[in-house]
Amino acid sequence: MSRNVRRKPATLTDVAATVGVAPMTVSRVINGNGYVSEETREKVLEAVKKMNYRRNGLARNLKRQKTETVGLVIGDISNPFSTELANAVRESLSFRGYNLFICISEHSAKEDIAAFDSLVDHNVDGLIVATRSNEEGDERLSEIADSGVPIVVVGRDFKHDSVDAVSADNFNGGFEATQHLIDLGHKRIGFIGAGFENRSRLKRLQGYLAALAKHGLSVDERLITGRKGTSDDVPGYSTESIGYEGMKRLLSLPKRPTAVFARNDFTAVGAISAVKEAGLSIPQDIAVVGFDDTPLALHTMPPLTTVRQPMKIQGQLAAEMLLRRITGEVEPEAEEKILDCELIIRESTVSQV
Amino acid sequence: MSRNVRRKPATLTDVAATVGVAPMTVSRVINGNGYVSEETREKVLEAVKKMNYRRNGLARNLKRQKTETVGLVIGDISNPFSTELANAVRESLSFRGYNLFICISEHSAKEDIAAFDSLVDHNVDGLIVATRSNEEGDERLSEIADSGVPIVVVGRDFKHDSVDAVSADNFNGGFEATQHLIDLGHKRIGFIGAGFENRSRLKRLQGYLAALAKHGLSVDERLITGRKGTSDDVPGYSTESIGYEGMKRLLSLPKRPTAVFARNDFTAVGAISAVKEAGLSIPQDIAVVGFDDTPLALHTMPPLTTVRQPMKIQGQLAAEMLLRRITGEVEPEAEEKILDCELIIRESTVSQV
DNA sequence: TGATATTAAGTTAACGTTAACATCCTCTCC
DNA sequence: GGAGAGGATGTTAACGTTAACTTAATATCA
Repeated sequence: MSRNVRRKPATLTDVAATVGVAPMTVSRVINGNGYVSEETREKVLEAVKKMNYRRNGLARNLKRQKTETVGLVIGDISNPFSTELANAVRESLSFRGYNLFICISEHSAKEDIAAFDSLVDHNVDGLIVATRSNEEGDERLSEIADSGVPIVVVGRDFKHDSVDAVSADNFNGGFEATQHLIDLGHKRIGFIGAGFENRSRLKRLQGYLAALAKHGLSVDERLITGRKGTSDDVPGYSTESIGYEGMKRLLSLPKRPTAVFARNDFTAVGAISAVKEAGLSIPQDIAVVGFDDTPLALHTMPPLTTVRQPMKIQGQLAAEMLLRRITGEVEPEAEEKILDCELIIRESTVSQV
Repeated sequence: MSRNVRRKPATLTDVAATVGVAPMTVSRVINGNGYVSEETREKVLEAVKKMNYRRNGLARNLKRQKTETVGLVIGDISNPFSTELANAVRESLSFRGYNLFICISEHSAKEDIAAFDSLVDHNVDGLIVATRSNEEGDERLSEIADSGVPIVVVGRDFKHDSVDAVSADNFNGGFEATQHLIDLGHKRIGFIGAGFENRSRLKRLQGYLAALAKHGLSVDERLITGRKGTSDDVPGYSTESIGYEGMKRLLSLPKRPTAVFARNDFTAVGAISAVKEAGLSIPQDIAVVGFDDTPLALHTMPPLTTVRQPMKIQGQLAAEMLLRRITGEVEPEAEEKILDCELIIRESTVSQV
């Protein structure tokens, strides 16, 4: 009907002027608090409808000094890890009346910072960060924490005296995965997804090394293989190619491993492809263990033995800890929660009877 | 060091007072515009650092009347469809300096509305909506569009004279998938994932029906099966169980189909499980086609023939169309773009030679 | 040498709300 | 019938910024 000119949206004051009342009266109608006569309320609501009035959240939140919104920053969104976390966080928050804004940062410091800033700029009441850590990003995060924004980090290194942390016990998960292979009699066990030089950062690799050590198995650095030449931090699905290449390299060794522990399920999937391509069978020739128990793990051939980390609980915990800080219920020292992982044994390590 | 009391954050005015200049001068330093002497700039920056000053985005955006932020509402976040879309949108936007806030709404009208409202409350400059449509949600979306917020919908019905739409050609995709099966000689072809009664809403089902019609094959309603008793709109992964149950139902028919077209890849995966469980082989006994070409499709046994829809392009287009509306470059009639799908033939329909 | 830029500030008035307080009117109830 | 309670408004002053304008000092040039 009416020409759709992009007119300026009506404000609360406009509505008030139209109805012939004070802005405050309109505000009371909109927010449903304070005394307003039925007659006035109706007139106001009518005008609101007619004028397509929508309240301006910026002004509102500016005045109220809170947004009831939490920001979540995740890296690779296509990783089931992230999506399960996001869902759990959202659910816990919505239960308490908080909204969730999610920002994606594809594993670059620049984008991390952009995401942090844009969320903080919108005055989110708190921040949950689940990206991989990097120096510049962490620096900005520290500043934000310093400025008083409540923060919880998930599955990620970060030290700050007012920032809580939640993570899975990646060390122990890696340990158990490796132990499982050792228990099956394997002596030459490879690790795919990161080079030996990353051992200080990567808990799963540390767990692997610890399990070998505990059982008196020597560490063969040639059996630990990541992507050569570059950083090992790449988005989820693309680690599949790392797994594939890594496995090829392991298979070409003079004495190849009889089992491999892959850094995550995607890597494991890539490794499986390489094994099949070489005409070898799983688990008879090579046993494979993954990590994360993504939906993929059920559908590989054979189904993948993997380590499940409790994403849902991590999300819930993160949300709860953050809300506690936001509402100021407690003002404790930074807290760190580490949650147990669970080994899920499937046919990529043990043939079905 | 200092007790970490949650003090009120410093404002621009606080900084100005500390340095002994006007607030405007501090603003100029922060935003890097206007003239400021090197000496003053340094003093201000020093104070900014010392006081942990962060600008208040609410106030800033309120004054500037824009946020350079776009909101994206998606349903099931664990669906690769959504995540690919989100990534493409984010990339296109960040290229133009816009931020992206993502809200998840798990397929409920209440959550749709909550997501729309929370984004609009934060005065996003525009909205991209990719949830399944529902009556109440659409009503609110109309109101928001009426109030002048630029909106683009993706892969979803919605009619409004200022709302653009992008989608894949689901009808044609469904048609080609079915045609492919017909070309292979199949005459009894099932559809899994929605009941016959949903045909008016579901383009993929319409394509299936059209292909049958074109080749003179009769429609057997018993071969079209969804989840019984409930709505067919469920989150991605859980359609796996629908596929499983649906296939079981089809297999128990007196005269079972020789091929099925599943509404999406998850449904197809469930169907495959049921076929295997029945001791039948794919594609010899039953051929299976999916839809979406999710990463899963490559890893099923056998790999899944499926229809790929160009998610990345849909995301890019949506972002571009929205930005055009936001910047007011054009104020056209609502535009609708429908993008071609591509049939990807794998071994779930054609045995490898 | 005056006229005109340029640089470096400061001042004012919003942006659209709402908390806090003030005002006035109408009932109750002892 | 006067005190007190409650209902229905209005007024004022922020929330923290910045656009637009003003002022004033210094530099530049014909």
